[in-house]
Amino acid sequence: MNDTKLIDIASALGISVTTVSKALKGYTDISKTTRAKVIEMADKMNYMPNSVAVNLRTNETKTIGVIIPATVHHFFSSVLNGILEEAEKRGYLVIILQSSEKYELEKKQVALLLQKRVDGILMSLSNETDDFFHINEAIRKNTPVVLFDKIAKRVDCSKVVINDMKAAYDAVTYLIEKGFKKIAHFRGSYVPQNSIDRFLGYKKALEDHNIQYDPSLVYVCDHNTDFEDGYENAEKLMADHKDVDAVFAVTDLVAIGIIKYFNDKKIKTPEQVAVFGFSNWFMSTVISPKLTTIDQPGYDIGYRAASILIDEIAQIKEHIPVVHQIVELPTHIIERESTQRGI
Amino acid sequence: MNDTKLIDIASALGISVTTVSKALKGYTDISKTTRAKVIEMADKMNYMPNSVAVNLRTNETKTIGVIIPATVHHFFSSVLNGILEEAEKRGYLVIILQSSEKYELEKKQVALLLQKRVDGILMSLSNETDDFFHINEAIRKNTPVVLFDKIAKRVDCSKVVINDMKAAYDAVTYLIEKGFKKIAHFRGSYVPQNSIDRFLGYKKALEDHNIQYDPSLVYVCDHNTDFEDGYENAEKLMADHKDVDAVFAVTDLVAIGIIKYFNDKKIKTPEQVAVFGFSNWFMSTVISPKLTTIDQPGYDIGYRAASILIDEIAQIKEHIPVVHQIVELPTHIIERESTQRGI
DNA sequence: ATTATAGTCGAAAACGTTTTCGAAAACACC
DNA sequence: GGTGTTTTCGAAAACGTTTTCGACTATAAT
Repeated sequence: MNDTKLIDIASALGISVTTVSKALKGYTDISKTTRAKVIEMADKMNYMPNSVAVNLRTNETKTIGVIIPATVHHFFSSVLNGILEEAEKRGYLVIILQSSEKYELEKKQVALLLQKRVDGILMSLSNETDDFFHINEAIRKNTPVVLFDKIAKRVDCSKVVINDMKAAYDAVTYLIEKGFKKIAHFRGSYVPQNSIDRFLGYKKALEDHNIQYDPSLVYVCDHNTDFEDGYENAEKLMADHKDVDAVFAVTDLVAIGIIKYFNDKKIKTPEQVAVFGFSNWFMSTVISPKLTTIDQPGYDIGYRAASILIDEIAQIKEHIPVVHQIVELPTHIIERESTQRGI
Repeated sequence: MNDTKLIDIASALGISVTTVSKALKGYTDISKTTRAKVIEMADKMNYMPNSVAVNLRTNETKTIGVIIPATVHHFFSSVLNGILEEAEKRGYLVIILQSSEKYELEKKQVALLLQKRVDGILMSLSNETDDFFHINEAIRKNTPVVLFDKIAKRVDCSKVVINDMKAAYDAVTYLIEKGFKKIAHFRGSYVPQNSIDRFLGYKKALEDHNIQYDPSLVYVCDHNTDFEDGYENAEKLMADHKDVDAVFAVTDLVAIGIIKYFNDKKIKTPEQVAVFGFSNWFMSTVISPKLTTIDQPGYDIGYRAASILIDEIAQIKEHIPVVHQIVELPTHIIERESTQRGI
């Protein structure tokens, strides 16, 4: 209530607010003695600048906005963690919004953040998003945007991603080199680019190693809330192709569903069928056998994206022309039990 | 850049900013015709109010701050989810900060949020926090605070919690009634009240059912990053007490460590030793056998806390005296395989 | 015609800062 | 004592709104 402001310090000291402000901000045209007095009084009165007033005057809020499709998701939690740490380090606050995979909500939220005058926006696109007017609008207003994970290639801004296609390619190549011949793929839905890219990586790896691509070995797992999807499709797979010897899953979650089915039906993993996941979620070490998977560096993605965004904010402020970066973070294979060939 | 503001609309229409502002806010002393013209022009010029200016003038930011010890944690993700949804519904933005279990950071972050003039603060205390000056300072400044999960009883504000002691009591009682006789407890560290309360619930359940409490059956798991802790202590437990027939773990994570050890050593769960977890994390259905546990309603905690906070913000604004609530959310037992007695 | 009333509008102050610019005082130099 | 320089300070404008209060016009009532 009784918040002390500049004028309180000023009148307590019998000087002007201008002088108080300058003293606190270290202007050199204030004598050492008055500066000392001001600082002491500010301290005594427990002065804290009103950020809202500062923001209005300086036209910056030291705040960035983050829009993600979901928070309860191990990947996005780690991204968030990376963002929060980098923002803290650089003196920025972060406002979080979740679009829940809805385009309309995402659009509204971008507008909200612009009204709030955030200094920049970090976002991972919803699955529904297929026009980018709202993003371009932010950029046009000089509010830099950095896209991560689920990005749009056509938007002219910085991006932080992994190479889903290459990661999938590496995974399938690993399986092939391990000697697996008939490799199925449990893909994600047709919408997000990630699942398309992982599928393409799968296909290309087969072709590059002279294995005929067989569409009937590809199953779609498109409701990604639990592992039932993987479980049910594993059942179909074993009915269709008794001789399959490996599965590359679009996600650890579906991989776990597969393993659960195999465990229930006493189908030996990896002896009869190997399983390869994607993302390295925490639970991939909980399941038995432990899951071989691709490490998806959520924390790094978050902190790199935040770092680039804050850099761009600074550049815009200094009127330095900003050049957008496309950062592709490396992934690597985490080899565990689910793909280890006996002996 | 070329953000349109009230004065742009005003001069385009040859009227005053006052009239424009009033027209947009639905004041009744503006004629229908000019209101229509203003709205049309505002729309045409894509007007969006500058929140910072509005905030300064109205002295409210429609923003709440959240301080949690960690984000990458299934429980806090769900809490966050609840907070975000309720805040969205009520028209509030959310600033997230993580204290990383550090008292000094937590203190700094409260100060930051107060500077930012958030309308209220939601927080779960760090393990280090044992003085509450920073929280009381916020309350004194008329910024309501709602504590959740890790709370301080001595602070005079609303709180949203589960009854850890009762939940633990129920869990152990369930085990006793199932016929288990020698029940060990893997407790958390001595610091957070939650782990103390769960321990007390364990102890009281034993005593109320005439089972002698044996301190040597209690093991401390205090580095909660992975399940190694549970694994290692399970080894000790089986060396010390070959005839133990059940374990109540402070957390699903340590419960999973225990089960992993039992699986490795071919100790049958639940036939030889039953395992009971706490929190109902996602992975508790991934492990085999599936884990019996206590449902900790993270989403509900988050949305209730946010709801109460926003109510209090409104009450303070209307000068209605606010009466603090202590909400205790019910928990219940999720019975799965790890405690099912044979047949 | 006068007064009362309702309907419209705008000037100006306010929110709490930051920053420009000029002024006053103090000092130096000849 | 005049001129130039440095040091120290403060008045005032600005950021973009909201809201109070008074003013003006047009209509209604007497």
